[in-house]
Amino acid sequence: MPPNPSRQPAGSPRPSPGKVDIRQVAEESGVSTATVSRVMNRRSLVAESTRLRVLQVADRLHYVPTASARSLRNNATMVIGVLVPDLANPVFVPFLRGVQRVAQAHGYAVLVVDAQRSAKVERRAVDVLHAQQVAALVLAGSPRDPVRIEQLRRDGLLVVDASGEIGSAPALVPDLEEPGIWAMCDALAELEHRRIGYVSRTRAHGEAGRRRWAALSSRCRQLGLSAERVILGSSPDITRSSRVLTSVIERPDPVTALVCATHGLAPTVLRALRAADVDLPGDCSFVTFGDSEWAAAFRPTISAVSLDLYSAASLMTTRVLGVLTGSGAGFDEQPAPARFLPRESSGPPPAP
Amino acid sequence: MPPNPSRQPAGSPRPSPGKVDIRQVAEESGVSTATVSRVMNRRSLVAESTRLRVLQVADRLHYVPTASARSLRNNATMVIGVLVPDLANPVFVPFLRGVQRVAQAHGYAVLVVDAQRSAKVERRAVDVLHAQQVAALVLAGSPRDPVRIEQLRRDGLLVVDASGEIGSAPALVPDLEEPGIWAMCDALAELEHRRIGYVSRTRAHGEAGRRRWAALSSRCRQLGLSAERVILGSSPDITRSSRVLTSVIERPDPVTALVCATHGLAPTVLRALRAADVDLPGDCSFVTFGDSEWAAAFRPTISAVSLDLYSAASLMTTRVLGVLTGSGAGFDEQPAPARFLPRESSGPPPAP
DNA sequence: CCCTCTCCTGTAAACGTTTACAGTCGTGGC
DNA sequence: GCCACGACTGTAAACGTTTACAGGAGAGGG
Repeated sequence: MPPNPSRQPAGSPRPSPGKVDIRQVAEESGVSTATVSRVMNRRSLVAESTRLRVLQVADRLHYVPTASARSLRNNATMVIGVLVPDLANPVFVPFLRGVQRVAQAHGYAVLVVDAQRSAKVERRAVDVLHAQQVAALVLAGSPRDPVRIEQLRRDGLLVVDASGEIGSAPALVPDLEEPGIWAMCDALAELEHRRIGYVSRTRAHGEAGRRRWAALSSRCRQLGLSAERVILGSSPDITRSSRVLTSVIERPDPVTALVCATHGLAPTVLRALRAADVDLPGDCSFVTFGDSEWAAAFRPTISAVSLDLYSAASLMTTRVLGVLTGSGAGFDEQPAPARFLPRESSGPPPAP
Repeated sequence: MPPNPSRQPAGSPRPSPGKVDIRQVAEESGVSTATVSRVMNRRSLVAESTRLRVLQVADRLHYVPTASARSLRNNATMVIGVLVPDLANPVFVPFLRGVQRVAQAHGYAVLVVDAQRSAKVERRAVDVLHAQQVAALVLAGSPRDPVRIEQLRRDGLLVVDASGEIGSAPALVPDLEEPGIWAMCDALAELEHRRIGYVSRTRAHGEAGRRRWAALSSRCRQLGLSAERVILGSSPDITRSSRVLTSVIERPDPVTALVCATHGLAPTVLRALRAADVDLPGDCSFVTFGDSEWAAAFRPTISAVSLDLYSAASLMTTRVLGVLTGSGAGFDEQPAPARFLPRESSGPPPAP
């Protein structure tokens, strides 16, 4: 069975025995299909008595209008697509949840596709979205292949970007994150750290990651701190990571605070530090992007720059739906910016 | 804007300027729409020269067949639905990912709906799934309202349950979980624990949860251990949880090992234990369902019953697609059963 | 009694595909 | 030279909705 993306729906034409269509409802309630349609869409006038009768019949037969027929006729679906760069990353859970909740509340369904960190997979995923004619596309992170998406945007697809806005308005997520980053840098400066290390697996990063590092390093510069990148490499080998980390911590002019670029990376770094017998925060402070119950339960408790992606996603989706339905945005409360949560893992640097 | 689920698609009829349809492709390449369709579906014979010409034109125009028209004609969509009981629970991430990967590889799109732990929301979500005419429905957990879903199943919808199989074949996830549970009980018995506590927020639980407790308690009985439930309550208050936990740990005939019913609950329990100054595993052993990087990074490292939901979901989806496409299952490797990962947090009980 | 106006309803044509059926056009066997 | 046959392609009818348009029925005013 070749995994061919543009195959047609049914292999075998499944019977779908129970499917009831608008005609049956019409017949059963002694009206025309037009009237039934009118009832279902509350759009134009229908006599109250007919309305009730039709509704009753529809309900009895479990009639649900077929989305594909509707979409075909109206050329617009009630589906919004979400493109997630990597579903394995739990960061996207609150995000997805946010999109879900507001979409669902407005009667929209959510089509989730996973790019699996691969440009190729992403392209195919985007094709699926295109074929499904999603009403709008929400990007949960920076796309690997922006060209393809730009194309759709030009073709009239409504796209909202996690780092940019709809169209070319100012960035959302990175802007939200900046206050948290500043607060963290300020706190570290206050504690008299001089060199801080920004730990990530690889040097590459999406647009959001790039801006994160930019915000961090520029704030550090302002404060007279030096910031450097610490690249762990993609090997899962803990001792290798340990070596990388100790090398920056134990050199003559050492890094005294480590900032972990993503929440998912934090446990790995913590294990590596433990393996190297680094005491937190005695030997080195530690901060991570993203918060979680585990970070709060850890010993020592882990300081974090926490961003509420749930409400960011809700906002993005609300905006998209606002455009879609023509109704002005609807919910314009700005989601809270990121905050710095100082906990036990960040403290004064070790005495030299 | 009333959040009405059965509203029709477009508020304002968006232009969708770039949309190219099969007729344009047909015209541009000097054939009929039928031929274009044949080319796109690789179904019946087309002269190689025409095929190439059409493909080239289609590609140049970025033609992608409209899913709704296809679905309407074939009455079958290329979409499979996933009903998640609660997206806030990260347990569903690997699950979703598994469904995604398999579905995507077969050209299917995935529609995710979240029941938000509410029967009402679930019903509306299921209606959406119904309207969207999903080709199959994958349940990521036990539904709150099985009746509604049974109805769809009877109406011909292909449904696969996380705890049951397609139709009424034997259970999948609980069966996978049992070996891990047994191993854990055995290990605790080996260490000479006599009473173990099964910690959850509430007494209620889905079918999978019920079977989890059943497996645990029956195994304990066989081994001569006593197992009891420890209900934390839904209050997020840590000190309250501490009190509940200490009361079972410090009484005359104490529980000496705590098993945490879900992975998401673990950090809370760990905090509560720490707040009560309970030493792990000195004063009490601790095991949780579900594994994560954080559990492995924790100090002490946390023992876990680990189930690979990713492959369970992959399998479920493969089976569903097997039925859908008529082709025999395709991938029949049984996913690995759950394993017990003993780590530092489980050790011998304290001397009486 | 006729006309107009309002309110409600029906008729029928789209929407973009797929596919059964009916060609058309060579080609090769007789 | 005819026929049959195969390979390829076109015609047109569906799929389940929505909606512009037109019509009918009653009410009220003249």
